[in-house]
Amino acid sequence: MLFPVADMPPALTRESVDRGQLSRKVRGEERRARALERLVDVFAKRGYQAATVDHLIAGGQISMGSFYKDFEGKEDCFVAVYDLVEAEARERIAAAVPAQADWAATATCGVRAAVEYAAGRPMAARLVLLEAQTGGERALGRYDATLKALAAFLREGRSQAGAAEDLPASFEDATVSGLAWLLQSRLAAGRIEDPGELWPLMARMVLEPYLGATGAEKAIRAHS
Amino acid sequence: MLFPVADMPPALTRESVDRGQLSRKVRGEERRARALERLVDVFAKRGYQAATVDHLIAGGQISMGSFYKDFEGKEDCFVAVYDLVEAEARERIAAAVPAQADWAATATCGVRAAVEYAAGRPMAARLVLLEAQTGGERALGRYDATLKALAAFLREGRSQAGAAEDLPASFEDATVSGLAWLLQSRLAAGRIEDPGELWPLMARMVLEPYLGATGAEKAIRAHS
Amino acid sequence: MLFPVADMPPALTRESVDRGQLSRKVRGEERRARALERLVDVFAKRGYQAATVDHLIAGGQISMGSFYKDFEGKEDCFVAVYDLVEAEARERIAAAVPAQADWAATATCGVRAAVEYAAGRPMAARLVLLEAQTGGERALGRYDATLKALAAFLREGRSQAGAAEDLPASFEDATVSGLAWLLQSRLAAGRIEDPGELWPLMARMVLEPYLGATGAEKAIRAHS
Amino acid sequence: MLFPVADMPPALTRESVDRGQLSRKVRGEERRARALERLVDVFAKRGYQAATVDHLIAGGQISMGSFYKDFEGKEDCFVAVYDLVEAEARERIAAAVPAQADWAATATCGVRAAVEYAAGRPMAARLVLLEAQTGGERALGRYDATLKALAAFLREGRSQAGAAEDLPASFEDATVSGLAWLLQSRLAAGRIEDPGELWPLMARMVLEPYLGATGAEKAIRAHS
DNA sequence: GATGAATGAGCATTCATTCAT
DNA sequence: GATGAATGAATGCTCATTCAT
Repeated sequence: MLFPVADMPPALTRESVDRGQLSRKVRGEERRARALERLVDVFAKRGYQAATVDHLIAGGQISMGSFYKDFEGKEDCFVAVYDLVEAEARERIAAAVPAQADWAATATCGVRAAVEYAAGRPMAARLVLLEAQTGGERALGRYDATLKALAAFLREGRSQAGAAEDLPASFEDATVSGLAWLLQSRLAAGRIEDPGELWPLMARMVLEPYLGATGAEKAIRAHS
Repeated sequence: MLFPVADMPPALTRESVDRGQLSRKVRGEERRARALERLVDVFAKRGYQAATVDHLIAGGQISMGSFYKDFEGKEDCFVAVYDLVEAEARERIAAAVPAQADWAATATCGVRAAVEYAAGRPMAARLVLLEAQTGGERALGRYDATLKALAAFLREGRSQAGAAEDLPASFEDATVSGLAWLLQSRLAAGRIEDPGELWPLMARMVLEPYLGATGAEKAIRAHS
Repeated sequence: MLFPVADMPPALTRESVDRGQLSRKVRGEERRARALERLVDVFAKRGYQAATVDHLIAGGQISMGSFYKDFEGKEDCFVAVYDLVEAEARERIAAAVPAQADWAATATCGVRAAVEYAAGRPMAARLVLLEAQTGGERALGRYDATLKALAAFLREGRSQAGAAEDLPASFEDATVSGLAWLLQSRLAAGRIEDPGELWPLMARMVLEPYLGATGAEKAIRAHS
Repeated sequence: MLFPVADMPPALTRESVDRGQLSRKVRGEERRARALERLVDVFAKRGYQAATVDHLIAGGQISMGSFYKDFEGKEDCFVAVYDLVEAEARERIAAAVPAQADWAATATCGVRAAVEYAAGRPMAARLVLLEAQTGGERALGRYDATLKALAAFLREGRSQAGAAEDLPASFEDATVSGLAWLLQSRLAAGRIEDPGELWPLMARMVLEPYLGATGAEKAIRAHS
C-alpha cells in the first residue's frame, strides 16, 4: 500500500444533537471546509510567512472570530490546510492504483498520479512541497512524515528480485528528496507543463535501483 | 572544474583614492568582513526569519548605521553572508581536489571535502543548506544556482566510458537534491557526527550511475 | 439594627400571570439564582477583570443568550453576584445577633458573625472585599455603601455612656476601613485560618473608642 | 525616620561616555522623566485598566517605539510612574519634618505633609492610593510595601510613655489602612478640599492610641 | 424562549528603517 | 564618518455583544 488509509475525522455520531443543532453544526463544518479550500490558494500565492491573518480572513471569507474559533492561530490554520491537501492527494493517488497491483505497478501508478495531481492542482502542490518548509515546526513535521512514508514504501522495493540489496539505509530518503525537488522546482517556476514527460522520468528514478534499467522501462511502458 | 571561479567583488582599483582614504576604506572592508564572519552564527542559530536587525548588530558587533551602510537590509545582509560561506566552501573543496584530477577523482574528493566542511563548520553549512530556503528570493536564487552548478558538474560524468547516456536531463538535479537532503537532515538534527561514513555513501550515489557499482567502489577506495 | 433590611427585589405579584407562565417565570428565576451562586466562585477565583463572559457562561452553566437575558453585561452580572453575597452575609449576621441586643452586643456578635462568614465562605468574601474594588463603578458604589452602612451603625456607639463624643465625623469610616483591610489582607493570602482569634481583635477595635478598654473586654468576653 | 531614604537611581558615572553620547543619554533621560510626569495624569484620569498604550503614548508625548524602549510594557510603565510619585511624596514629607523631631512631631508633621501633598497633587495621590490597587501585582506590591513602611513607623509609637502596649500586632496596619481610606475616599470624589481640617483628624487617629487624647491634642496644636 | 455561532473593533507589542547629532 | 535614539506601520489575537435559527 502506497499510503496507509488516512485517519478519518470523527463523524458526527453524537445521538444527542437534535435536528436544529445538527444542521447548525453541519453548516459550521461546511463553512470551515469551504474556507480551508479557499485558504489553499491564499497560502500558496502569498507564502506562509507573508500571509497575514487579515489576508487569511479576507481570502477565506470568514470573520476574525470564526478564524480563531476554527483554528488556534496562523500555524494551526496552515497545518489544517496542509492536512486537507495531503489527504486529497492521498485519495487521488490511492484511486489511481489498480487493486492488487504489485510493488512496481503501485510505484509507477502512484508516481504518475502524484505528478498529475501536482499538475492539476499546482497551488495545492506548492503548499505541500514549498510552503510546508517555512510553515513552522508542526508543518515541517508533517512534511517530513510524508516524505518518510514515501521512503518507507520505496524501501519495500528492495525485496524485488534482482534488487540491489546493499543500498545504504538513507538511499530512499535521498530518492524521495530528489523527487520532491523535481516537482518543487517546476512549481517554483510556475506550474508543471509536461506531466506526461515528467512522470516517466521520475518513475524511472524510483524503479531503476530495484528493477534495473530494463525492468523499469517495462513497468513504465505498461502504465503509459 | 568542480566550481567555476567565483565572481570576485570589484577590487579597489580607483586610482584616485589617496593613502588615508584607502586605509580607511580598507579598515571599513575589514570591519565588514569580520562582521560577516560573526553573522554566520547569528543567522544559523536564530534562523533567518527569527533574526532581527537588532540581533544582527549585536552579534555582528556593528552599529545600526554601519549595518545600513554595509547592507541594504536584512535580506541583503543574509545574501552577503551566504556568499561568504559559499565562497569559503568552494575554496576548501577546490583545495581538496588534486591538480589534474579526472572527473571521478574530482567528484570523489569534492564530495569528501564538502562533507568534511559541513562537519567542521556546521553553522556555516546550516546557513547554506537550511536557512537559505527561508532567506527570501535572492537567497533562494543563490541556493538554486549552487545546486545547478553542482548538477552541471555531475552531468560531465555522462561522458565517462560506460556511463548511462540516456539519462533524463534533470537526473543530476535530483541527485544533487538528494545529496543536499542527506546533509541537511543531519544538520537539522544537530551536527554531522560521522563524516567518515557519510561521504563514501554520498560519493557512491554520485558515481554509480556513471561508473557502475564496481567503478564507483574503486574510485571511493582510492581516496579514502 | 446592624443593617437596614435589604431592598427586596419586586415580588412576582402580577395577578395576570397564569399558571404556566408563572411556573416558567419561576423556573427562570431559579435558573438565574443557581447561576448567580456558581458565579460567586468564577468571579472570586479569576478576578473581575480576568473573568470573561465565556468563563461566566461556562462556570455559571448558562447559555450566552440566557446570560444577556439575565444581565446587561459583565459589570451588571458582577453587581448582581455582589448583591447576592452581601444579602447572604447580612442575613447571617442579622441571625447571629440576639433579639433586643443592645449596641455593644449587636456590634460584638455582628463582628463575630462577619468574621465567621468570611472564614466559611472565603470566595464570597473575596468577591465583596477584594474584587468589588475592580468591578467597575457600580460595584465600587455598592462596596462604599456597605462600608458607609457599617460606619453608620458604629456611629450609634457614640451615644454609649462614657463614649468619646468629640470624635471626628469620619472616625468610623476609618475604623470600618481598617476592619475591611484586616479581613481583606487575610483573604488575599488565602483564607482566614483563625476566626476565633481574629474576631475579638476586631471587636476590640470597634468597641474600645466607645466603651473603653475595660468595657470592650467585658463585652467581648460575654459573647465568646 | 518616617521613611528610609529612597534608593537613588544609578547616576551616569561611566567615564567612557564622551560629550556627545552623554548629552544624548541625558536628553533621553530627560525625555523619559518628562513623559513619566505627564503619565501621572493619564493613569490617574483614565485609571490603570482603562488606559491603553495608545493613550499613554499620546498623553506622554512619546512614540510607540520610545515607550517600549523605556518600559517593558504597560504594567512596568505604571510601576515606574508609581515609583516617581512615591519618591516625590517621600521627599516632600521628609522635608516637612524638622531635624531631630521626636516620634510625635515626626508623625504629626508627616501626616500634615502627606495630606497637603495629596491636596496639592490630587492626580499623583489618586495614582498611588487608588490606581495602585488595580495596576497589577507589582504595583500592588509597592502599595502594600508603602503601607507596611508607614505601619512600621507608627509601631515605634508603642515605646512612648503611657502608650497602650498590649495592642494587637496588626493594629497599626488597620490604622494605616484607615488613613489611606480617608484620603482615598476624598480623592475618589474629586480632590481634597479641606486639608487644614483633615490632617488634624488623621493625626489624632495616629497619635491617640499612644499619647492619649490629651497628648495627641497637644502634639497637633504644636504643629498647626 | 432558548441557543451558541458569528462578528469585528480594539489591544499590546515588534522591528525594519531613518536621520539628527 | 559613525552612531543609536526615535519612529509608527503592521501584526496576531481577544472577547463583549448580537441575532439567525
